[in-house]
Amino acid sequence: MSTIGDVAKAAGVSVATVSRALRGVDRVSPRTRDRVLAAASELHYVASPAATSLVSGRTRGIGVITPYFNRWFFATVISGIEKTLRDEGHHVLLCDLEGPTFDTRMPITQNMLWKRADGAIILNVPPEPSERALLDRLDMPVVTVGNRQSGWPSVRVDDRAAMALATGYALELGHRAIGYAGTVPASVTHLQTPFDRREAFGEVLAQHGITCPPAWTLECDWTAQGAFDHADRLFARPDHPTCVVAASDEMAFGVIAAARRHGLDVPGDVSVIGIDDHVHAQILDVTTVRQDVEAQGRYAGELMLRALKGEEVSAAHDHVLEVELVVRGSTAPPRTRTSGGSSVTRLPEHLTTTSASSVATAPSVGSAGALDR
Amino acid sequence: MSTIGDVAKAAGVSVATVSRALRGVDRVSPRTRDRVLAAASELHYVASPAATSLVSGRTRGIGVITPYFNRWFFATVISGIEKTLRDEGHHVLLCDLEGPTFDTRMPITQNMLWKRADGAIILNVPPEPSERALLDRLDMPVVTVGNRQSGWPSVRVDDRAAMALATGYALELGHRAIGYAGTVPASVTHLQTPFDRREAFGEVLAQHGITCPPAWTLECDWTAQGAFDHADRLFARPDHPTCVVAASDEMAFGVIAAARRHGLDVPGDVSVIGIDDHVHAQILDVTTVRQDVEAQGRYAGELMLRALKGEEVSAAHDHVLEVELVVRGSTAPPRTRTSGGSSVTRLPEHLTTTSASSVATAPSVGSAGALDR
DNA sequence: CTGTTAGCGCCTTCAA
DNA sequence: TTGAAGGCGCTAACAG
Repeated sequence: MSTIGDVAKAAGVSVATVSRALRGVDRVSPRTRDRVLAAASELHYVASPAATSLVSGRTRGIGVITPYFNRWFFATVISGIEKTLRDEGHHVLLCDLEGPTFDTRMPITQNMLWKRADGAIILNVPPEPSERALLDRLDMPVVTVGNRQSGWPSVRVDDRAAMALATGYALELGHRAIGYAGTVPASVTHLQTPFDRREAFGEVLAQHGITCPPAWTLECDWTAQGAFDHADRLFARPDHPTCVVAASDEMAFGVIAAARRHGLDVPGDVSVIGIDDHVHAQILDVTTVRQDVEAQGRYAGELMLRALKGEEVSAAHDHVLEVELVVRGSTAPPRTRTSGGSSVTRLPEHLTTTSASSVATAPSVGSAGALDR
Repeated sequence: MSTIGDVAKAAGVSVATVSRALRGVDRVSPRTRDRVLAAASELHYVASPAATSLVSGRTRGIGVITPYFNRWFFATVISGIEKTLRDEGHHVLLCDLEGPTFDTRMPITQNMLWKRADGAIILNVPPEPSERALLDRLDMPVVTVGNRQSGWPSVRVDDRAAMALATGYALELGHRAIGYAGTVPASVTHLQTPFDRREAFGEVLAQHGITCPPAWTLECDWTAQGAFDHADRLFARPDHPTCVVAASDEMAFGVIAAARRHGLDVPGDVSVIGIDDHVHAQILDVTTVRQDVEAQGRYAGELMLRALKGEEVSAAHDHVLEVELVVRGSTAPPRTRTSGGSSVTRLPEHLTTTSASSVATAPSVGSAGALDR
């Protein structure tokens, strides 16, 4: 492949002129510029990024640091980032932090960013102190998506508000026996969203004098399969909630599948609500709290581009996208009366002591709706 | 950030010695080596990839060219690639070809590969002639995933065999009125899989003297939502198949959802079978043909690594992974008799003229099982 | 074993 | 408007 020298020779000018003509900066006479352009395209010339980067100090690459990219949310954010950056001639360097298990992650390392990226976009993972120090030392623009990190601009939804919306809707429907899917093992300290959502869930319930017992709280890996496995055990119990709030749609899918596998009707016997508006949530008819995931990626890309152009993108910048409740067929009010009257689920103890007596006395039926699969 | 010169100064040696010590090549006295290592880590030194690349000609980056990043199959392949490359210190350069619509794609451009990548892995998209010429001109190792391209080694499953397995199973169950989801608009010429699968489907049917009428052939964008929309129209017809073979699990999800939305029981009234073993196929209880998607990515990554090491990875190399039928709850034999006898679907004309009379006389019921949602 | 030096391909002064 | 030359950070001969 040809170098700038080849083009210079072919066009009969110096390399400096080629450089100037090709980048369109400085003044170059139209005639020589055309000659250069012709020679360059003739030779399929493209400037070596390595050489350009060596002298300019910029790489036109943006490191995108993600805990997983094999999952819908992250792949969608990254897709939004990539399209935005591509339009400006930048590209994405994938930095997948995924470790051997859900509980572990790889550290952000210097050699995946140093002189290789002009900036970094961090998805949903609060950096550890050493990583924080590294990023500061690297002195490149950083944008976070999904979490607010002090010192950096961010793009996100309000996880607590989203969960409050979901939980609020469950209460509004009249549910008082509410389970939760989406806590994570204590070892997972690198993800903020699971904590925020769980906390908001607990708070909203508490405001109504309700608590969700541990047996109804499903700890899982935030996959549909993981949620299914845990929900499977939940629905095998003699008592189960009339509604399960899942911290993500994918987990909601798993919970719904488990309920049906146990002969429960959704939403007749159990309502399920998720968060995200996953690409499959509509056809699976899952009530959810919608967030525009790709837009978060696009917006993060734009912020990065602006920072790269030298524009001041303040750390105070905190773009919080709206979320919206989308009611679909996976939720309904709890049954106020059992159809047969025989198989009334025993009310869990914690519910009998709350103030929400008006509805808490209407537990679900454990075995109706067995036809629905 | 520090350069090799800073380290040399700090260790009291020349830059050449630093370079040698750090890379562990050539002979360096243990004592000076330790001094260099200490100085380097003290200064957080990491060699500039640009400078290294400029002189060595290698970037340690591999371009991964994909028609979509945002879909399960591709994200999973890429995940496998990335993990494999990362272990050897290489990284992935994302080249997402996705254009504004399903029908269009961006071309593979020279400036996303030239001097930026040491090799390219192409996912499921046969390059156009000009792209082919570019890749040849770039003279870098290329591995294809999902399709066989002459001149390059490949990793894939046999799409035709996979579809034959799915279709064969439908026939084995006794279905003769079989629909298909997964043809693509004529403008989509850059994806091979849709064609291979459709062709194999038609051939297997033909071997049994059956054809699938156009009205039962759903052309869509290979998303669950797209399949849902088309299947929605299919199930609104007075006649509909007793089984739908979908060219991907995601489309199968959409078909199943549409069937249920029309009050049809799956598999009672309609069987649905997919291909892929998508991460949600198990909980959604979808019969499918399993392929190990991440393994294809891993294997492609290994091939690339071997080629990069100078090993001869012949273009004749064609690694075809096994596929496997996974029978789940979305399929069953067709009903041989209507329960009520009232709402018999009119037999589509093409079926009355085939030789498959023994089963073709047992069409599905259009309105039973309305309880299943 | 270690230091010196010449590029890798490009951009950027500084002169002309 | 154009050319010559220095240098970005590093590696690879070649000396010593």
